[in-house]
This record gives sequence, C-alpha cells and structure tokens, in this order.
Amino acid sequence: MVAQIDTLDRKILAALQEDASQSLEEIARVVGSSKTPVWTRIRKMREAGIIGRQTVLLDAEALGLEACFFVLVRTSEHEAGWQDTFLRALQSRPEVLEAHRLAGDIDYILKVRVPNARAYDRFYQALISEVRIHNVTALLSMEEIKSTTLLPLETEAERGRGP
Amino acid sequence: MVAQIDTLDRKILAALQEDASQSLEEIARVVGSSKTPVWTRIRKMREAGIIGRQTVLLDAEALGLEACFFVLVRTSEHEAGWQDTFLRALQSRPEVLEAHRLAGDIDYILKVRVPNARAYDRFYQALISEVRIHNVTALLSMEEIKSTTLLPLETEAERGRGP
DNA sequence: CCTGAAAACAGACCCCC
DNA sequence: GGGGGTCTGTTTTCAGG
Repeated sequence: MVAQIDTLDRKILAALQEDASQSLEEIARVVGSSKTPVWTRIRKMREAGIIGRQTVLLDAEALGLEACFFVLVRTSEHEAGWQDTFLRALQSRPEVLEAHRLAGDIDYILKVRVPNARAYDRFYQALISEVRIHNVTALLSMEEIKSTTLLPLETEAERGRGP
Repeated sequence: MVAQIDTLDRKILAALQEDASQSLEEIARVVGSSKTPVWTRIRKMREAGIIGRQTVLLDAEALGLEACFFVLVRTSEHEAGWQDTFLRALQSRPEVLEAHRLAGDIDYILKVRVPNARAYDRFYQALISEVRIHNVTALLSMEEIKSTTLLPLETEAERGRGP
C-alpha cells in the first residue's frame, strides 16, 4: 500500500520531520508554496496515515535510561497461542521500544531501554517467566552512534533507480 | 549527567511525548497545573536538551520503504582512523536509522530502512567498498511488532526500586 | 513559584482565481 | 488545485501576589 505522493508532498514531509514546530507559513516558504495548499496536503496525509504521531524526542540518558540492549530471541514454539502471549508481553512493557519478527534462525529482535543492567535483568527474568523462550542473546550498546526518526525521503530523481 | 526532574516535569514530558500538538492549556490541565509554569518548565527542559527535536512520525511502508534490516557488524580493525571513516559513512547515509557500538564479539549493530532487498544490497556493497569490514550478518524484519519513541518515564514511586 | 491579563502570532476556514 | 485575507484560538511575555 504505497501512497501516491508527489514532490511537493515529499518536501512538506521532509520539512515536518525536520521540525514539526515550524509554522505553516514557514513550511510553505521553504517548499515554495503557500499556506492553503500546504495545509490541505498535510491534512490529507494525516487522514491517510502517512503522517502519524506528532511528538518530541527526549534525551534518554538525561532521564536516567542509561542502558540500551538489543535482544536476539530464538524460540522453539511456533504456535499462534504462544506468539500471542509473547506479543502481548512485548506490547505491555514500556521498556521495549522496538520489536521485530525476523526471517532466518533468529526469530525476534527487541530494542530495550532501561536505567541499568540490573533493570535489564529484572525485565529479562520477568519476560522468561511469562513466556517460554528457547535462547536469548543480549547485545549491550556501549555508544549510540546514530539514532534518527528521519526517514530517507527519496526524490523523484532517485526513485528512477529502483526496480 | 542525569537531570534534576520532578514529578510535574515527568508528567509534562509524558504528555508531550504522547502528543506534542496539544495546546499548553490542555497539557496544563492534564498535569494539574496552569499555563505559565508548564511553559517555563518546557522552555528550561528544552534549553537543558532533555527535550529535543519536535517531529512527526511517518509511515515508512506508505512511503515505499518496505524493507527493514538489522545489520550485525564484526570488524578486525580497531584503530581510530578506521572507526572515524566507518562513523562518517554511517552518519552520511540516511537509510541508516540507528547505529550502536556494542560490547562483546559483535562490534556494531545498524538499523537500515530501504525500499527493498535490492536497495539493501546497493547500500551493503557501497558500505563495504568504503570501509573494510570483517563479517556482516543481516537480519531481515518480516514484521514490525512494536515501534515507539515513547521512553518509559518512571514515576517517583518506581524510582525507589532502582539501586 | 504561581496567577491572570495582554500582546504577538499562527492555524483553520472562507471566497476568489 | 493554488493564492490571499480574516477570525479565532494559542503561544509567549510581563506585571503583580
């Protein structure tokens, strides 16, 4: 379900990703248009779900969340019931920031943010007591080299290179 | 560098994370305060860098970014020069959404968003031609079970459980 | 540090092109 | 579908308790 988006839409999205606190007028100026068209397009893209939540990004370290783990999960259970329980467990835990089901011999990867290693252990113990997991590898982040929510919005020209 | 944040600040941050488009009045109402104090606290937390970028979250699938890979990187090179080159390469590539330096036998993990597997291969070929990498494992995401930017803001009560 | 008012500003919706 | 203006509500500032 790839949306029909033109160059102006992409410019608007880029501007909004960059700084959502900009005024309509400011955005209109940088994308080379005026308030009404920009406003209409934003409204439509919101309705279409292309534009989602408007949020602020907080400094995890400053808030005492000093440890970040990537957790590689292997399971031997592949029934729907088990998966449901596992998914619900992940959804309900706010320290799980990301969870993906994978192709290949590792079944899931999680990204978990906690205050420290002890808090990770509490999370881990709670998780394995809730759902049966075959094998877990935790990768501890020493340094966040890059972390962005800005999606690469390919231009019209770049799209030509795709298949 | 953990910031001095009180309960009211935490409530404000929670409200802002949840929906940054809320009016000051609305936020003041839900946190049980009034406009000026809320505004002052937001300004201070912005200045302190606790509150960072204000942004919108876009739907990657709708924008044609249908493939997500986690890339596990092992290197045999550990000199500063190599690391600088690698970091710069990651920073300059918009498809790299996250990059962490890890503890343990895997040196780095990347999160990469691209239109499809071919685009990932182009990224991979370009990366290994730019910097020497010993071993790469790509984990392909089949399903994004959870993805949130909302940090768990522990309450005053919960903080007591920490060390 | 909070309350309340006042001034500067931006968003939502109009009609016209 | 875009351009420009207007009304309404919101942000930001400031005097006073």
